[in-house]
Amino acid sequence: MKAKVVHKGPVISCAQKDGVEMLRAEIREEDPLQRAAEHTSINVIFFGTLAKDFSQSARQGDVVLLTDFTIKKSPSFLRDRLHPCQLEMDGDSACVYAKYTYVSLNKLKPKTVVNVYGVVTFFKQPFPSKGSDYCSTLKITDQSDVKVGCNIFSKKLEDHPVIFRAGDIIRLHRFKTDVFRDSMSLLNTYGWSTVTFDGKTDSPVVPRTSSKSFHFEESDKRMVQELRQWAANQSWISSDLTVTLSSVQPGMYFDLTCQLLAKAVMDSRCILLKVWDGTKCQHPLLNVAVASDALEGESTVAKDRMNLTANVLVYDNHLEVARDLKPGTFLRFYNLHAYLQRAPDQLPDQPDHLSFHLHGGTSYGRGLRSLPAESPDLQSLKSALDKHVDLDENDEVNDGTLLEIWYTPPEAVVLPNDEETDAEADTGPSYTVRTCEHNSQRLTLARVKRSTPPLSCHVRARVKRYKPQQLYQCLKLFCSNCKTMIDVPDDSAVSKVFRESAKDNQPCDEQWAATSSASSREPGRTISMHISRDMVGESTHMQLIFVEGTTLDEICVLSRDYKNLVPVRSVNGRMTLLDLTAPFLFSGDKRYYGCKRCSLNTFQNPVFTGVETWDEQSVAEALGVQLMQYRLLIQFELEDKTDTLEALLWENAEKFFHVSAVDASGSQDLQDKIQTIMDTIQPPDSSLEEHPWLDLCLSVYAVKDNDRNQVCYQIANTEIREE
DNA sequence: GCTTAGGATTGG
Repeated sequence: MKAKVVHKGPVISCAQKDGVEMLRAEIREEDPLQRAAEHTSINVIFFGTLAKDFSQSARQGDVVLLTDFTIKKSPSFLRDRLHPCQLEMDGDSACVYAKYTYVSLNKLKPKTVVNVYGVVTFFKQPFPSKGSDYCSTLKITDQSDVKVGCNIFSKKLEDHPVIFRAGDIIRLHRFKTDVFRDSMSLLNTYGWSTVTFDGKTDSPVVPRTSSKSFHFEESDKRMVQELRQWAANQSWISSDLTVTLSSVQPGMYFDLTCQLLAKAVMDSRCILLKVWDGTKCQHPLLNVAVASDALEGESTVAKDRMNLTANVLVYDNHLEVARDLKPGTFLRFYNLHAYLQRAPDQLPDQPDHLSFHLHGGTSYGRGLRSLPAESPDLQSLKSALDKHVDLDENDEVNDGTLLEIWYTPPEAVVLPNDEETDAEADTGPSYTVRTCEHNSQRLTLARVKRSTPPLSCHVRARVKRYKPQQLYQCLKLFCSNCKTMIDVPDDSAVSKVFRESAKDNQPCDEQWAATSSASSREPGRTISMHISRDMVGESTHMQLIFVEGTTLDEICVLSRDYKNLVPVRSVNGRMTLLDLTAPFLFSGDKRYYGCKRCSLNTFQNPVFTGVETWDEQSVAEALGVQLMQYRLLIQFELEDKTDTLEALLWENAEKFFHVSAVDASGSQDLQDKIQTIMDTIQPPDSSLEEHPWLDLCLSVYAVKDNDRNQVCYQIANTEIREE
């Protein structure tokens, strides 16, 4: 039997049936043709759990289907004149179905209770009303193309419809119609419920509701699919383009689907949400500095550096939702406002940064909500995030990795194409001058840190500190073959090698050499000098002399008078180079070292012909020694108003100081010059404000270190300004 | 079993 519920009584206890619960309802024939007939209403008695269920779920006005009832004589017929019979719903097989009929939105009559289906064209997340409840405001439409406003009031947030975006489909049960401003509107009324569905035609029809019980059957699925199909051909829904961080433009109000990385309470009216969607913003993103102990969630430093982190300031009424979000949650902002903002510490000629504000109020549906991780809307977001799995925050620079950079010379610097920007020339005084020809953008250090290598850029910064503080340690020996870098051995180590070699030394006797010997002051130690017989009579005569049995001091004295001195020792009468801890060549003020790893030591049969002028390179070649180069290496801790940054002075060091490393190795004057420059850049016992500004060209590049990319900064194309 | 809101940008 199909009929409308016209009356529903309370659940009472039946004394005649051992106190079992029962409920009386009156139902009436729905068919209009039957209405004129007699006895179109009849009583139904529900027993047991059926009574309770009916009481809870059925409402006056509902259409219900009853099956497997028993027809009994009505004991109240004489009194109510309703029907001589009544229907009794009892036992396992009796069943009652609610029969929902859905009204097209253009057929709504005022002041009626209806069920409708619609596509959501506008919605606001629930907000506190001025009364006692939260209010959801939405607008829906259907195939009739009529738009109907709808308000839903409920104290419980979880009872409100779960709408993720315009285009979602919603089913409303038991909503009361009324006229407002010449249009029909809907308001939830007793026993109301809502169910929503994703609006995409190809996604599965999965009802979203928090209702304890709701009816959902094949006919519902059909309704949803028909509405989806219709909506797909409507321009207002198909124009719904998704905005990502990579496509957002200044001034936009837009919806952002993203993942929460970290959050911090700024004040009583503002929460900062650090989010990302895996896409890189075209504009530099504003970073909002927060003390790390005030931040809940992971550090975003690596993502900041790659311009992946959006800092969203969430205000006022949205705090209630934002407060409860946990880092890692997927969420969507509605009507998020992006605009360019000047960072408080930003230099004048820098581009403005993109900031994000979820302003107070609910205009235009402004708000935010978390999205379930399995939401079909998250598929593209998740695949974008997956592309950054290597972005482990453990990559953050720490002291250990800094040390490694310090002792491991970086690989060749990759200079990218110049950024086509038109930065203004610097006006303030700088102790340095850039010599590069490119016109790269000038960036703050904070911005440099967020950039993605490789990159060439300009910065203006002061040197806060530098390493090594003992400047003589900045002079290094570098093997261009195996990239080994070592400190220049100190005199005590070198002099020890000489003493060991001179001990119990018998002059060596080589066929290729002419030798002269003399006794030293110490008994038993003979000093010998050898010249290649090949060279005798040539112009190179006396250019290259092999010295045996001297101390370090003695060979230094000798080197005042002879151009190239190679210290040697005798092993079983054969001439051999000293341990390569010692220089293999003394040349005037300079000492040259060989690489222990790469030197072949072909000294056994040296060839000394065909050389016009002997220098360290030709000597090294003749002896089978891999010559090590002198290099300068200093690490600057740069600072500007935005950040600090450790930058190496390495490839460009000699140009920077206008000093050659090898010359400095033998010249106190040049070493003093470097010291003077450093004392100007970073005056001893001075505050940072007293340090001069430096205009610097910076190379940002990645170095593979234990299979991990380490970002390095090197000062390039920059020189000291010498008056 | 009343009332709430009834779309329409903050101004940080």
